[in-house]
Amino acid sequence: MADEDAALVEVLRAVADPIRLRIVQTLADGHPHGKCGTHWDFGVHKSTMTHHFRILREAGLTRTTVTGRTHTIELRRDELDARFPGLIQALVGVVDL
Amino acid sequence: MADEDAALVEVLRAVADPIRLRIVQTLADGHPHGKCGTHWDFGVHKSTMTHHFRILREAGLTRTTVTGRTHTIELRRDELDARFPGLIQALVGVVDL
DNA sequence: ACTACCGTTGGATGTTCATCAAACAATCGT
DNA sequence: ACGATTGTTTGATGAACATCCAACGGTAGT
Repeated sequence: MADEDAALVEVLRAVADPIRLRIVQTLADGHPHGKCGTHWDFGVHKSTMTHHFRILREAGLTRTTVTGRTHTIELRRDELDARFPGLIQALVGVVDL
Repeated sequence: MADEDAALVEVLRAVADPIRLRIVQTLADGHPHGKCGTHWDFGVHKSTMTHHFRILREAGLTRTTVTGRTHTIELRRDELDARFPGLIQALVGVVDL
């Protein structure tokens, strides 16, 4: 359980940033999204976005697939829900329809 | 909703630390706890604990009441559950009975 | 009143982090 | 093959952070 906590801390640290939180919230729709600059317009430099994507990937939050010159990012929803039940849901906010 | 997100980021940053996460998890039992050094034995200095308690309080996670020379800390469970439904529950871990 | 206890404050330090800038790498269209 | 597009890498920089230490301020006990 201490292991789980360490992993949880890493996930929380990854998500404890305005930009990265928004990325996760957007990715929570279940669909894969591109890393294209037009798509994620936060007024920060390209390399900064690369940095954020790296943090998210290394924390186990996302999976990146490369096709040609476009990289596609995707939330590992299943693994996350299994490991940290309710976390993503709580991060996305109340979507209750 | 952007305001909510900023507050959420602050809460997440507060909780994205091994020591502070453990504090919140312990406090999640609903009972108030003292700040006494014997109670929270993480091998760090007194003032470091003061620092962590301050972060938690300023993020709106805890409430501190002073009685005499002992300070008592308590999780603001109601406010947190109202504002960020499911978050604390997700942080504490799977309690599923 | 003096001492022990509980906790905070302020300063100092080393580390981590978010950001930018410039250079590089790979791929697509023509 | 050439230029444009998409991302990454590396280095630099300033801010934030976790930690310790010493000193301080109340409070309780005797």
